Amino acid sequence: MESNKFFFNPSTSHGNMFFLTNLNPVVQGSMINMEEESSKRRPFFCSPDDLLYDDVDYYDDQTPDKKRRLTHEQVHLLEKSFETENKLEPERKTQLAKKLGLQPRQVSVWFQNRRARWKTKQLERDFNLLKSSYDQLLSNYDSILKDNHHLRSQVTSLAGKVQAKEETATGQVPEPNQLDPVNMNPAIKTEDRLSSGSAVLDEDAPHQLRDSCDSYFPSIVPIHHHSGQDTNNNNGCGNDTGCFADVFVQGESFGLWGCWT
DNA sequence: TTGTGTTTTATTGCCTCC
DNA sequence: GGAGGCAATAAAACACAA
Repeated sequence: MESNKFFFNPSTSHGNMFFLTNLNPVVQGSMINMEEESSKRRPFFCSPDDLLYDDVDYYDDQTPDKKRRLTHEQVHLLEKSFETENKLEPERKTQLAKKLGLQPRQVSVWFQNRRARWKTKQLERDFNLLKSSYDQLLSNYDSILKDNHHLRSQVTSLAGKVQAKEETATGQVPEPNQLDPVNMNPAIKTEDRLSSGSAVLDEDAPHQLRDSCDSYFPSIVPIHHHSGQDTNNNNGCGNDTGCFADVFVQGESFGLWGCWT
């Protein structure tokens, strides 16, 4: 960029910058002046007292063709003003500029840049929020997937037992597809297959079922206590699938709550 | 002291609104 | 069409490690 950027540029679309954007009337500094000036550099972080003491000197000694930072006092006031309203109406701009001893253009530029910084930060915050929500959903999804797998293997195992029981009862060798739990004997109702009221479930593998289910879904323990005729009993879950559904709904809801709170 | 990365101030060009 | 906002960018000022 050209060295005269602090002077009025007629080509600019914001033609309200008529003269030096910085106030200092001290005129062009030589290379020597610039070197002297660099030795006067104010540390970026210093106490407010230091600033109050040396701000004037700092500003008076700077050459006008150099970009210079606002004092902490100025920034503090601008920040306070930004807090109350992040947009700048013309009247407030003029007032602030007067109060701070800056060009109105400088004030509006500061607000512009401040809004940009705020937006960047906000995007960062939003990103982190979304990321943690995503992570939580992912972990919920994984655990549901595990549960699903576990329940499927239980169904397979229990179906095998039912099949064996039928075999011994009828003395028949089952068709090959009857061994497939998915294509089990259609004569057996779904409720009967899953019902814990079955003697097979209660006597042959009660421990296995109880243990495994307790560890995964403590909330559906009643499933093991109701009999076949309680299938529609409201004291239990109403029905077995209802119990499972509740658990899944719970799991999902938890994920969503965790997501947005 | 110097090289490098970050922050701040300022410009430019485009867009929208009145 | 002018004013003001925003995104992209330049460049000075500053921090900090080597």
